[in-house]
Amino acid sequence: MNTKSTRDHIIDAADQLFYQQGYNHTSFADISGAVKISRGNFYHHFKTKDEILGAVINRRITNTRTLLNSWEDETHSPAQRICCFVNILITNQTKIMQYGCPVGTLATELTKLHHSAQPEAVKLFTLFREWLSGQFTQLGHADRADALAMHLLARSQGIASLASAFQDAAFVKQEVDDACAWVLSLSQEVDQKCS
Amino acid sequence: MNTKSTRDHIIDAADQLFYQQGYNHTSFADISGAVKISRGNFYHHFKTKDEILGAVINRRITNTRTLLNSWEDETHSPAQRICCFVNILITNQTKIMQYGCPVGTLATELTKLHHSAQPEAVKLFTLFREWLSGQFTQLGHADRADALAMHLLARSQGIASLASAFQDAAFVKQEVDDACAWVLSLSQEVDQKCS
DNA sequence: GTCTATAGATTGATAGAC
DNA sequence: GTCTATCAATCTATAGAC
Repeated sequence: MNTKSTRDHIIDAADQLFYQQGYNHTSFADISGAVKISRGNFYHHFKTKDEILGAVINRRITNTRTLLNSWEDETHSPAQRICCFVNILITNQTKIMQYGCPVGTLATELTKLHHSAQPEAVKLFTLFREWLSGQFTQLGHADRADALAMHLLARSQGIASLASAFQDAAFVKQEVDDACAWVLSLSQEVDQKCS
Repeated sequence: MNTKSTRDHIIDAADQLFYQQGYNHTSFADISGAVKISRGNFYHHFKTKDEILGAVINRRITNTRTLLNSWEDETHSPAQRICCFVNILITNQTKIMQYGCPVGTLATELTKLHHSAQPEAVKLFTLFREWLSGQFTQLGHADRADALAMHLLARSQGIASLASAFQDAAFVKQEVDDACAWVLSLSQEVDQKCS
């Protein structure tokens, strides 16, 4: 299946560059340079920069759905699944220390630019939010599942933010362990009530 | 004292615009337009955009030092002082929901741009980090004061990030209360050991 | 110190040949 | 589908008159 279309290559390159350099700072020349096509050809596939952004966000939404489903398939307990989420910070540590969280940094940038695609970018957050909320419900905290989801989402955002500012891998490890322990404590809380 | 120099006015305007629009997206025309001076006059005061950025960061560092000192003067217990820090999220809620945290968003942007002033921007984080670390030491947690400082810094960053993404004031209130309760629990932990 | 005028590069975007 | 050539706007930055 090495038949990726030029359009797909453009989205690939734009996805990476938007993450690494930011949306605003990435020019058509940057993207067409990375794909090794002319700027003219570029406009055959995407009329405006916003159009590429939309395609990139849609791709990220699809990829996120796939990721969440894979966690659903590979693990058995909700606590394990939530820890899968927290562990993205370890899995993607190198990139996160260089460029921050791809979801958070894009949303922040689009908010500042008053960009019309901001709500679309926030959908990526919502995907994680609703999924986490579902896991916390399964964990036995249906009454405050959404608040717990937002709390964990905020913690992971904070860890990513400081990780990229201070370039501190030990801090990430510490905070991830801390967050997983917190998830476990929420799980045991329910066990105690049942016993 | 209404004798603010043009230079000061430029730094004022740049400070606000860098926060609201981001550094990269703010042009000389934006700044000179806000100060109502010509672009030519502008260059009399600052030769390059990086020079303005340096001045803005220096001003923010000075302002942060003043803020931290005021907390030191106005409150009596370290737990109270730490809660002063957490409460910035309430005090500046409107702006944070619009533009995020001024410290975090600038550091993130400069990191992505590989900008030479990134370490200077991170100094703003370090100021809070060291101050918080000192407060946690006074609270009786000298052994892990820096880790606690980083933890709280990360939490506030995460809250600011999600606040601007979701525009959710109730979430900010909830998380701030949560964080203050956490600080209080750390304070009582020590009281119990002493009694 | 403030202004106008302008250079030189880069930007997003278009037209049209192959 | 891919290319070259080009436009109009905007950007950082400079020169020089007042």
